[in-house]
Amino acid sequence: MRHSKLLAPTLREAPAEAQVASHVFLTRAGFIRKLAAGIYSLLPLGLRVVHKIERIVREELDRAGAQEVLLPMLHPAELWQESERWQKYGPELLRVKDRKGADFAVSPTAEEAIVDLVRRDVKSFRQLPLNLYQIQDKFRDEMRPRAGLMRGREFIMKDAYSFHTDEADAHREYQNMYDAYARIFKRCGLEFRAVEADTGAIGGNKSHEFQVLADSGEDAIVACDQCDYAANVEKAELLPEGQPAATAARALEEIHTPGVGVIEDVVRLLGEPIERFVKTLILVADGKLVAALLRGDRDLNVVKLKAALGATELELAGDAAVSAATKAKVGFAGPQGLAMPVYADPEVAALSDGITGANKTDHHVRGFHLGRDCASAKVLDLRTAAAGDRCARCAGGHYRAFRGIEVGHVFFLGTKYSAPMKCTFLDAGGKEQVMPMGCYGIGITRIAAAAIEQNHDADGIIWPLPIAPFHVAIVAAGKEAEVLATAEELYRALGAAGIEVLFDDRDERPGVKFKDADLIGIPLRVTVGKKGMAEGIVELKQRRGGVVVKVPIAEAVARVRALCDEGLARA
RNA sequence: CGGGGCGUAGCGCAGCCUGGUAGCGCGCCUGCUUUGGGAGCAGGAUGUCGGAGGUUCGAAUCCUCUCGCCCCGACCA
Repeated sequence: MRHSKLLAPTLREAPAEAQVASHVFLTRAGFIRKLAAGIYSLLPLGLRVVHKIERIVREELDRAGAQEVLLPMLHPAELWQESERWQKYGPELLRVKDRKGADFAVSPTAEEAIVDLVRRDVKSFRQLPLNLYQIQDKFRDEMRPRAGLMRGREFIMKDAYSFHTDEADAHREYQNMYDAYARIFKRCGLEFRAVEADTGAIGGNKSHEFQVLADSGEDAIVACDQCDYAANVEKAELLPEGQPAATAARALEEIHTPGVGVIEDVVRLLGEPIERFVKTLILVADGKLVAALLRGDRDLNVVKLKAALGATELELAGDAAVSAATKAKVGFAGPQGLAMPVYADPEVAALSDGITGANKTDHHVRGFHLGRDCASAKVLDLRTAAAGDRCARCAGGHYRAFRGIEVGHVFFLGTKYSAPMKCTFLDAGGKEQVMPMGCYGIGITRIAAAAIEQNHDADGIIWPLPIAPFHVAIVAAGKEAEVLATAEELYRALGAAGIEVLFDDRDERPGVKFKDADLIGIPLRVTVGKKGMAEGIVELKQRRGGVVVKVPIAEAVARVRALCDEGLARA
C-alpha cells in the first residue's frame, strides 16, 4: 500500500475526550473516528487490524471443530420473550419497531437466535455435538460507554454456541474452547490470564474470563501466589477470617462528628484505625431494603450478596431512602435498630469495640459489638477479595491483585436456554432430551484496544506483528532519484515476498514520515536515504526496542522476511 | 441512575466574570526556500460560537429550556 493513497489521517493532538492510551492512539493514528457516543467507524488501518484478529479467531475455531454462520442482527421480540430476557435484560437491550409496529431486539448476544436455528433443524443425537459461531456487530446500550473501542456500544464480537447430548460432552467442549481461546490470545501477542468469573446476565454456572493484563483494565482480578487459582474479584472466594467477638468491650457511646459522613473523614477526625469502623450500606434488593455491614476498609461484593439473597436486582438505595430508613443524613447510618434485614461480614462480627453511624445526623457511636447491638444480623462473607487475602484454594498462598481487560469469556450454560425454548433431540433410545449448551465470546474490537494498552510508548502504538496493519513501513527519506528508485524496488520485492508493506511515498519531510510510522505502530521500518545509497545500505529498525541495523540493499528482503517469520512464529 | 464538567474553525484552546458583531496554535490551500525525527518565510481559505426561546439598541458573553459529549461513582456478556 502506498501511504500517499491511504486514508490514515493522523493527528498531532488527541481529542480531549480520549483518556486512555488505546483511545488516544487509535484516534491520533487514524484507525478510528467517532460517530456517536460509543459508536466508531473503522478506517482502513483499523479495519486491517480487525481483519487480522478475525482471521486468527477463524483459524483456531475452525481447527477446534466449530463452524461459522451469520445470524441476523435484528431478533423478533417473541424469541426474547421465550427466554424471558425481553423483560430481564433491561435498558441495555436496544429495542426497535418495524413499520408494522412489531418489536425487535438489536442483538447484544445471540443465544435465542441460535437456539431457534438449532431446534428447528437438529433433531437427532447423530447431529450432535455442534458448535456454531459468528463474527458480527453487537449493540449494547451501555449506561456509560468509554475509552473508545474498549467499551463501545456497538462493537464486533465473535460469539459461539455449542450443543450437546449430555453435560459431560458440554464440559469437554468447554475445555476445547478454553484451549482454543488460549491459542488465539497467544497468537494475537497478548499477555493474558484465564480467571474464574461470575456468569452475569448470560447465566449458567461455570465460566472463565480471559483477561488481558493492563493497568488501565476495568476488571479487578486476584491470583494466588502459590497455586494456579485466579478469579475476577466478583467471583473470588475468601476464607472466613476472625472469630466473632464474644463480648462487647464497653458500652455504646454516642460521639459528635459534625459534617463528616465520608468514612475517610471520620477516620481522620477520630484518629482511629479504619479497621475499627463498620460501614453500613443500605441497598435495594428486588424492591426491598437490606443493610450490609463491612469493615471500613473493605468493599462490598455485590455478586456474593445477591447470591445470598437470591435477588435478581441489587443496587445501592437512593439518598432519600437511606435518610428515611436511618432518620439521618446519608453518611451516618448504623445497623442498630434498622427495620430491615441486616447482613454482616465476619470481620464485622469480630469487632468488640467498633465505630459506626448513630442513625443521627452528625453523630457516630463507638463501642459497637454486633452480637449485642445488632443481634439479628446474619453473618456471611460479603466482601470483595483484595491483595494480601489468604487463598481460598490452597494452604499457604495469598492473593495478588491485577487489572484486566476482558477479551474473552467461556460459559457452561447447561439448559438455561434450551429448556425454556424446547431445544431437544431424540437420543439413541428414541427418548426426547434437552440439549445442554455452552457459549463462548470474544471481543474482536476490544482485542485491538487491549493490544495497544499493553503495547505502546510515548510515540504511539507498538503492534504485535500478527495483528499489525502492516508488517513493515518503507520510508523514502529524500527525493533523490536513486533513493526513490531503491525504495520503489524494495516495495515491489517485499510485496512479492508476501510481506505487507506500507510504502511512505508521500512528499513529506523524513521527520513527518518517522513520526507517523511510529504513531501507527508498524513493527518494522526500512529507511532508504541518501547517505545509505553511497554505502549501498538501508536501515532496518524495529519499532519495539528501537534497534537499528544497517543492511546491504540486496539483503533487505531476506532480513525483513526473517524478522517477520520470527514475529509470526512466536505467536 | 447519583455527582462533576465541557460544547467557539478539522484538532487543541482563549474570549464569557465586566454585552459592542470572534481570536491563537496546529492542520488545510498557494508560492519560494528547506529536506534524517511533526521546517522557515510570505500570502490565503475556513465559524448557523451545539439548538430554541427570552432580556437588550446590540448576545459567544446575561436568563430559561433543550440536545450532545466527557469524567468519577453505581451498574454491566
